[in-house]
Amino acid sequence: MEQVTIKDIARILNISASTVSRALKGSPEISKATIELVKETAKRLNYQPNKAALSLLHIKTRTIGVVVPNLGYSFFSLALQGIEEEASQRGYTVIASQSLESEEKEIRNIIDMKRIGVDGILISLAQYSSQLNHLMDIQSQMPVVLFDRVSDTIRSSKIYVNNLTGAFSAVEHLIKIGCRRIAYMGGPKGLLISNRRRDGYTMALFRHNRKIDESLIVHSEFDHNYAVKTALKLLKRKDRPDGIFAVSDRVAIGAIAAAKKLQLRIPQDVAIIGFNDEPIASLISPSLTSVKQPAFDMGKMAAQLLIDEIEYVGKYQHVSKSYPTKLMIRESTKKTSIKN
Amino acid sequence: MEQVTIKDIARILNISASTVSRALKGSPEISKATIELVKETAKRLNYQPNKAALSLLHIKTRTIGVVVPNLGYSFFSLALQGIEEEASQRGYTVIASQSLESEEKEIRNIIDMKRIGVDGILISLAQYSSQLNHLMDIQSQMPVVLFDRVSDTIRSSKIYVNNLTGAFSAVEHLIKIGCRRIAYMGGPKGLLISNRRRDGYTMALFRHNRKIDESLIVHSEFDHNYAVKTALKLLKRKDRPDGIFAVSDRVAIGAIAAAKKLQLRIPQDVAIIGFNDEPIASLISPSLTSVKQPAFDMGKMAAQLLIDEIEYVGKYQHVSKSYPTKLMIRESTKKTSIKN
DNA sequence: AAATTTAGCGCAAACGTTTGCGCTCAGTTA
DNA sequence: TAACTGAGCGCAAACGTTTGCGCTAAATTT
Repeated sequence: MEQVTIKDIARILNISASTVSRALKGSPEISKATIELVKETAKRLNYQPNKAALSLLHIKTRTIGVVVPNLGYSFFSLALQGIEEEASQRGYTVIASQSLESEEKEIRNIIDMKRIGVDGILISLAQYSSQLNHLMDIQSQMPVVLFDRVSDTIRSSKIYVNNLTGAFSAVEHLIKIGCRRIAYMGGPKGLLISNRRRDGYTMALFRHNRKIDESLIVHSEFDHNYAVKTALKLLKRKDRPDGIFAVSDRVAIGAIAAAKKLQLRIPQDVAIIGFNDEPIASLISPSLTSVKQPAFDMGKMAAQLLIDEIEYVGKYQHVSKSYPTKLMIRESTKKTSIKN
Repeated sequence: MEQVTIKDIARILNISASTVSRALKGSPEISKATIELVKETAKRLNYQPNKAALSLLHIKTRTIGVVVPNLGYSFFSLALQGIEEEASQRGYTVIASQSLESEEKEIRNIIDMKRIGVDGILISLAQYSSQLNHLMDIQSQMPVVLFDRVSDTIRSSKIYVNNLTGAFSAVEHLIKIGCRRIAYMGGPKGLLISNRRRDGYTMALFRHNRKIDESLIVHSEFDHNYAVKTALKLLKRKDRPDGIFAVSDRVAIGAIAAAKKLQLRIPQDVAIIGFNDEPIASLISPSLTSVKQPAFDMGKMAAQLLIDEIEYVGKYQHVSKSYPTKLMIRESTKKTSIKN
């Protein structure tokens, strides 16, 4: 029931607590015999060092905190697995929390992590995180690494996906399969990744000498019904698009539902591409072409950078690393007339 | 950079640390004026109590640990949100971790939580957790509540869904819409929830005077391709089933894919029901009828029980609570001839 | 005015661990 | 034999906080 302490071991063996402490670490100052004895007794009593006491001494807890918008999104769930792999290999414990896209909860989570005593924090920002004071604040106390949902105003190591080229290749793919009017269904205005992907969209059209039709750039929420409604509006127009690049798979799936409702054939009448390559993308019908992000690798690398920074002595040099995306081509863009 | 401590405040105000401590709690022993002054200064300096120090004094950390198989499963993700709501309302912090179905990782997670200093643990067991010594062990040190993936050999409060009646109602629904040969696609052999659902399946057939055809009870893995293969085998038989009840939505979606491949119409040729009501269920086409579990409520209640037990003085009486499921009827079982 | 109360605060110990320093005693050297 | 060395261990302080007890001075009672 009660914790076994170093003092207990000391009392039993009739030696001092300091000797026990040193013996457990195999200090050369202690005789082999004592070391043996202490270690044996410790194991027998199932001694576990008290992390609170260690923490009081400013000793690292070998724990890192992770804050993401939603652990249910497969991207974050996968990234977390990457983080855990790296952390585990280097002897660190990971604790995760989700902000559910709320800045307030994000702040609370960070404070909690700090009080629990993590050595550093890995964070992907909530959708509407604007005041980044809490981040600056925590940064003065421990290393922080941003990933995926990063921010330009924060100086730290960053891991993110190359949204621009990812979007570019998606739109280019639509062009190659013969789409002539391509729409972009973005996320909420102001969301960084959404804007970056819009830039990629614009750039692809520009590079292929298409002119930009602003009316084909629309904003949606991530909510399914909202996405369906937005897509319906788009597809009901007389000059409806024959290709849609959506900011996320959820939105793309909304577009698919809208197209079906209007009896449009996918991809013959309208081709659709999503982003994230959620597992659902390959399961729905038609299966959804999507831009895949190396979530696991990104998580692993983010954890690597964070732990490096934690363990680094002296001035650490921040690192920014962007990852390439991969276009997963599926039925929603496979026009049979095109051999691809 | 450095933590602001009570001593800092004491030094600045030229009073003792004990006075600061008491003032912060609004103790009646301290004058109003001093209390004001201290609280003001604390706020100004952004004082945060050091959790490690509190922890050393055997004071509760107001933190609870959650261990689930996979945070990416929508059930656990939702349950976590319920847990967080309850915890937040009662002033608790939640830290989550996933076992990824590995007993070893589950044990590691529990040890980590203990050392971080949680007041109690909420756990849903990994798929193949067999040796439950680690659970008994931790139970001697702090309250533990099991949820969803519970175990009979552990004595603790438990929250779970009524798998048997959930399966029963699903199969009964298939019978009502006119299915004559109903198959059960289970999960890996030995998985408790899978077996419970099989019992519900059997019971429904029995109750409606159908005889049990053992060859219609098959086992699958949760992996999509595996599920498709298993379903194909089932549906290619000359006496193929006209109804399938699957242990999970993932497996059910595999069955849908298989049916489509064989050009079978859903639900006319074969009706399909899944379990869990993942978000994907309503998004695919045909949308999938599924047994919904009240994940959020279950999480909330589990947290409630755990916190009750943490805060209870004296002997706590364990509580077991099972939740009813709800059948979400969608296209995959909507035969047009049946008005339901 | 003397005695008693009480409001308001400080002292010090305790929680579990680490670590610099000092101590003891055996063995070695001169 | 006396002085020295070093192996092996203990003492005590420190980390931040709480809390029982004690202290001082002012306010109240006789």
